[in-house]
Amino acid sequence: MNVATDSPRRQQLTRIAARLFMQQGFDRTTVRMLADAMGIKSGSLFHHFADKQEILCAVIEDSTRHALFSARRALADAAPTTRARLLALARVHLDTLHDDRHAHGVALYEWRRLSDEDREHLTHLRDAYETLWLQVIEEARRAGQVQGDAAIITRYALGALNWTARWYDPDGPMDTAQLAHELVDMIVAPAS
Amino acid sequence: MNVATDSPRRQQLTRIAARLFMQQGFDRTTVRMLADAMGIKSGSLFHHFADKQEILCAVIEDSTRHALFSARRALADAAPTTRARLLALARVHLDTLHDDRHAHGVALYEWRRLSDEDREHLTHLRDAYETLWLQVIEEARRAGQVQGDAAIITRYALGALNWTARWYDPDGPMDTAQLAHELVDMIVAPAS
DNA sequence: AGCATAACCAAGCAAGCGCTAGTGTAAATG
DNA sequence: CATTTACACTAGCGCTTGCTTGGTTATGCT
Repeated sequence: MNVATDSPRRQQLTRIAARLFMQQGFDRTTVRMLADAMGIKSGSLFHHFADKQEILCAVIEDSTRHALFSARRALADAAPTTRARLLALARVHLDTLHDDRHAHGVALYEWRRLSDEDREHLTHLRDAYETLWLQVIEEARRAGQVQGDAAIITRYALGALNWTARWYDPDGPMDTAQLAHELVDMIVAPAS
Repeated sequence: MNVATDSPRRQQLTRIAARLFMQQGFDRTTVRMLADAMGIKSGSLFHHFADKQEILCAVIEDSTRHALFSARRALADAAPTTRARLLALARVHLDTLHDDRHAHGVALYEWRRLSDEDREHLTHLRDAYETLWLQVIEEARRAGQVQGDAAIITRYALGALNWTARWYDPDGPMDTAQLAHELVDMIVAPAS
C-alpha cells in the first residue's frame, strides 16, 4: 500500500489501471478490461489486489505520494523568497498533475468511490500536501505579499490549478511554466 | 430539452435525479433507485425520458441554463464599474453553485458520462456562460485592474470558484458574499 | 358519450458484473 | 531433492443492470 513497498509489478499494473479508470471511469471499467490491458486474465488480477476497490486506492495513493514527495523536494531546492517558493509549488503542481494526469484525474473524479477507510487514509496524505501550500501562503501573507485569508487563498489557488486538468492542452502553445507564473502573479501583489 | 419547454413533472423528476446522481454517482444510481425516489416504478421512468443518458443530460442542462440566466440578470442589474460587475458574477456563481449544488456537482463529476452529442450541445451552453466572464475580465484588463492573459484569469477564477464545491460548507461560518469578495480581491489589483 | 393523451404498473429478458474455486507451473528456498 | 512461493490459468456462480413489453387508470377535450 505504498510507493516504496509496492512490488514493481503492482506499480506497473496500477499505472495501467489509472489510464483505464480515467478513460472510462471506475464503474465502467470492468476487471476484464483491466486484465486485458494488463495482458493477464481477469482471475489473475485478484492475486495482486484483494478487490477492485483496492486498485482504485492504489492508483490514488501512488500519485498523491509522488506529488507530496516532489513538492517537498521543490521547496527544499527553491530560493528562499516567498515568491520563488510559491512559484516552485505551482510549477511542481502543474507538472505532476500533467505527467500523472490519469491518476490525478482519477483522484478528482472517483474520490467518492473510495471506501470510508481508504478515503480517510488518503485524506491524511492530501492534507499533508495542502499544508505545504498553506504554510508558504501564510508566509507570503505575513510578508505582506498576499492579502486576505490564507486558507481561502490556498484553496482558491489549488482549485484554479486543479481546474487546468479540464482545459489545459499540454500539446498546445502554452507551457506549464507560463501558467505557474500567471497564477503567482494573480495571488501575490503584482511584481515589477 | 429545455427549462421552458420541459413539463413540470419532468423538471420535478430531474431535480430528484440530480440529488441521487450527486449522492451515488451516475453509474451507481440504478433506474430502480431513481424510480423509488420519484415514487413511481422503474418502467414508468421511460415514459418521461428516452433512456438513462437523457436524464443525465436534463439534469445538467437545467442547471446550466439557470446559471446562465441568473448571471445575465445579475450583470444587467450591477453597477457599471468593472469591480462591481465582477463581484456580481462571483456572487451569482457561488449562489447558484450552492443552491443547485446537486446538479452542478453532477455537471462536474459526470461530464464524461454524457454522449458525444449531448456533451457538444451542453458545451455551447457552457461557453456562453464563460464568455460572460471573459468579457468582464477583458474589460478589467483594459482598465488596468487585472494583469495577465484574460482567458487564463477567467479559467483560474472559474476553477477557484468551482472548486469551492469540494470544501465550502454552507452551514459553516463563512457566507458566499465573503468568498466572492475574497476572489475579486485576489484577481484585481487590491483596492482600498 | 367517445376519444386522445399522459401517467403509470407488473413482469421479465438478455447481457454483463465482481469475484471465487480449483489447478498448473516455473523459480526461489530449505 | 523436496517444498514453498509467486503468478497465471479456466470455468462459472450468483446477482444486478438498463430497458422492453403489454396492458391499465385518470384526466380532460370535443
